[in-house]
Amino acid sequence: MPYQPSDFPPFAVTVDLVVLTVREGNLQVLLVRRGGAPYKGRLALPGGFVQPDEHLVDAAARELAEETGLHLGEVHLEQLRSYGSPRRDPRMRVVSVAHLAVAPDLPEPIAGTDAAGAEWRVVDDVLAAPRRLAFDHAAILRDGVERARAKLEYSSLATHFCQDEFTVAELRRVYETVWGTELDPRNFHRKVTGADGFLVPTGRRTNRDGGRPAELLRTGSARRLNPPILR
Amino acid sequence: MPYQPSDFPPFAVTVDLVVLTVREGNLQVLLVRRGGAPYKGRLALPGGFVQPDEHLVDAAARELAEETGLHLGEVHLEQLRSYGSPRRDPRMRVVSVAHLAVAPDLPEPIAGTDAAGAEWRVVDDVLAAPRRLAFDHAAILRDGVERARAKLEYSSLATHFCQDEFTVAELRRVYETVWGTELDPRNFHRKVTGADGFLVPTGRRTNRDGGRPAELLRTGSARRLNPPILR
DNA sequence: ACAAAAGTGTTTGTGTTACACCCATGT
DNA sequence: ACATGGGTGTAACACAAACACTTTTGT
Repeated sequence: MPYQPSDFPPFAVTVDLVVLTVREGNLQVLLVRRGGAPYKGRLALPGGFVQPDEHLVDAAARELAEETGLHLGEVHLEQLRSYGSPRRDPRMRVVSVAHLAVAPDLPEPIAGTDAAGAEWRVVDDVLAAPRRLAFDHAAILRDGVERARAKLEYSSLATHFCQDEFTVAELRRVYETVWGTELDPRNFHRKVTGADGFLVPTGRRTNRDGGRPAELLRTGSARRLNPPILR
Repeated sequence: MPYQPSDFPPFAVTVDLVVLTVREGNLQVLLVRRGGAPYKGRLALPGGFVQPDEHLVDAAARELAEETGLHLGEVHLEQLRSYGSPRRDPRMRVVSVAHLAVAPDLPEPIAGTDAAGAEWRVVDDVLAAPRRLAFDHAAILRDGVERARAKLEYSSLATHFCQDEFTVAELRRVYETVWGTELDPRNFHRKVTGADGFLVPTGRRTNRDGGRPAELLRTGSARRLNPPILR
């Protein structure tokens, strides 16, 4: 069945974003309030149409910048998966290529931007009332959170929740918050500092957490953790 | 920025399939010979347009059946990821939602079907000359193989390379072939038979591999292996 | 001196590896 | 009897969990 370039079923293609951060001791997700139909007034994941000459990930980065003021370099961004049920949008056939973004707890990332409608929400609260989200966005959010939780184990994703320089304790609180578990600070310290290429010491220290000053670290070059950090 | 249902950039949406099997001691992939431009005469992944009312996974299953005669129930099928570079197809803007399929070594799955152009190829040979594949299909194949290799560790994916009933040794040869490593038969036996819910004994035995008859097994209900089978 | 958090050492248990050994069949 | 592959037992080792203990700061 050869392609028929001039005669194919036309689809709209969008990107949707699951933007996660750790704020106030919670895993939070960035949501926007919808201004028009359908699902007017409901919360939704940020997103929008892919432009005719745009790479998918560029479209995701553009929407992220437009709706939140966050730029690549500040955030981790990866493709999550695509959602294309025939009636997921009542107006037309839309395939959405969802992306997962992970951002550090920035001072005030949203206030001064175009779409001041964006707000951080606690993930557990949102998922407890999934029908309040527009479209199939609750399912997308679930998948994004699941991906993030899984990737903490075997990748350096957790460091993208932290500022540029961070302590072992701050990194541990990321794991504890995202997983919803408590971790032994002493064993955690040994594991993450022992994982080759995961963390690089800056040589400097901070006492911002109180008590004995802790070493300040940066993300290392390792993208894959071996052995993994276990829940 | 509200949607404009009547005015959006139109995309073609396709599904492409990475269909893997273990045949003749090799990991093999199903490819079709392209009959028309572009890339006429080149090998490509099977695939085609998503129809206006079709779920993405249904489109993948339909193309799989059309081009190979394989039906759901015989194969494992899951979404891989989407590929949408602006110029990946020279004729128009296409977003392809790639899927990964895993099939057992069926007697003659292809001969009697519509598209008799489908052929099994050794994955390592294909990836050694990636330019011979049409479009960005070499990259999609690489991603599919990588996904399959990773999922053997922590899921029951390997059993889908086997017939309905199989022995521990046959399952081990799947692991060895897909990973390209040798595994200790005795430790492997203990690990897979010990993994809870992974394998269920049928009570019957077979001597088709020679030597002492081996227990015939079926896939269990566990989808997630704990602890994982390590390379 | 005391509280608080960072970081190290040690014990104990569990899982993996390597390999010796026995089992059940065909020839 | 012997070859072939199936399957079990076991010792050595690596790693993770639990937790006692020392270090370094602020108050």
